[in-house]
Amino acid sequence: MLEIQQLRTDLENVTATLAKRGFNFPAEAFNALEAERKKVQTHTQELQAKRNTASKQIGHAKSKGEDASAILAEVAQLGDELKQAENQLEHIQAELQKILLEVPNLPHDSVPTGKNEEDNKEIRRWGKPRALDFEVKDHVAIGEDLGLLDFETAAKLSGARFSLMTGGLARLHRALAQFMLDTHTQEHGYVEAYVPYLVNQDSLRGTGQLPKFEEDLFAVHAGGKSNSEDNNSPTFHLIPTAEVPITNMVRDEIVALKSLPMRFVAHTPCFRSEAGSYGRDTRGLIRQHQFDKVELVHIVHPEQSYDALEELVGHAEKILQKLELPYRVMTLCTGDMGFAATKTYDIEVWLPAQNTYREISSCSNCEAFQARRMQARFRNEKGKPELLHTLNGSGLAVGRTLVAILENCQNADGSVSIPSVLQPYMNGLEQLRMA
RNA sequence: GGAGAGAUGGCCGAGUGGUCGAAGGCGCUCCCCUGCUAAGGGAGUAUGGGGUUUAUAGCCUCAUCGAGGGUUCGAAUCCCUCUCUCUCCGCCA
Repeated sequence: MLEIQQLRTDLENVTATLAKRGFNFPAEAFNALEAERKKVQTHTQELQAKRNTASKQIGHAKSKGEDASAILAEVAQLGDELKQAENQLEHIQAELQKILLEVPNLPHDSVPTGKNEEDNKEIRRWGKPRALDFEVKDHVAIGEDLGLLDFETAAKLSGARFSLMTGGLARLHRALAQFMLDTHTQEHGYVEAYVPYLVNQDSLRGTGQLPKFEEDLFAVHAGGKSNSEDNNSPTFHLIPTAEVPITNMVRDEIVALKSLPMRFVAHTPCFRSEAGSYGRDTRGLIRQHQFDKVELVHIVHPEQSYDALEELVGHAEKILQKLELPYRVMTLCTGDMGFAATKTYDIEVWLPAQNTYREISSCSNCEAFQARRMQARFRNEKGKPELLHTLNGSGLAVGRTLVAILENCQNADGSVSIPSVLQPYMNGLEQLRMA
């Protein structure tokens, strides 16, 4: 959420900046509502002040045993007018809030202006794609030929965009998550968190998934009843990323200055409906309704958030370096950034079968955008509450990392070499091979 | 699932219709005193919004005592619904 003051005082700039990311801010509607709000709010508060002083006089008079009927009669007339004004004000503020909640964050100055992913800017590459002198298989073929990856059975169990892994592949998947968690906790100073996978709507509003992106989520109701059947059962949503529960840890909190920066890492499944991506990445593990991710979250002093972003990307990159997987780092352009971000780096890993780099991590600074929605603050140097800055990034998407390993480490005979850093997690196993 | 008790400011805790945004204590900040330490004295110390303003200063004002509704001129206090916490029993991983 943007600061409403900024919209009031600097609307032209804000509108122009939002246009860079393809967002059309309804400036006229906003201005009209704002004018109305100011009028109605002032009026409401005047009436409230009048009522308050009169009520105090009544109390005062009664405590002295005096007659208060004159004031009483006078203030009784206020009731209807006040109620009407209050209702009107509430309505206007709800309208304003509705607009505000759907406005994306303002891109940082350093972000290249552009329309879509073609305008993203590569800032560095690491590693060289291995030259493979045999016919390269994609991860689906590799996994299925090994007899360890089974989409057909997954479809029977659940449907499209689910996967079933068994044996060494399932273990490799687990090994990856463990390895990432260990690296981030032991080498990068993160605090490990185990978090709920079902969250309430306040949490999703806090990080920005709601109200705008509800169709991307899976909703869950206790007892299987939807809200229309049973108004009393609260709606939960499956987390689309651990960013939601972790970041919301500080929702409605004022944390101490000395507790900053906070850094958390969590390994969770993530659930996404993938509405609107029909036909994209339908093959394989790239785009699933359920996937595992190791997520990194920083909660920091506003002055430190851009340094923190660089560190965060570095931590994610470190995983790929240890796995010896070639990648490149991209700065997303204004048109390709997510809703809450001011600046985002994507890490793209090399996938030989697709002969291209594919996103495996996305690291964003949200500045105070989420903190404002969450009322997540810290007590600053002057002792005053101030909004925190929040950052999040994948470190990394486990399923996609598995894809990268299968494809980059495949051998001519159909086996897959296990990266040496993972072997200790695999009981020393060096290769996945056909049984 | 059954029975009961709760939810108040950074923390503890008083407050059952009227100058209560909230006593008291602890903590914290500033000042004074004390040649160290300990102790003592004084002042201050919630958050969000709006108006005014060059101003995140000041001033005025509104809201907020778990959340949402209601009664009332007036609600932390009364009524209703919900959420959460705790205790006991049952069940369960």
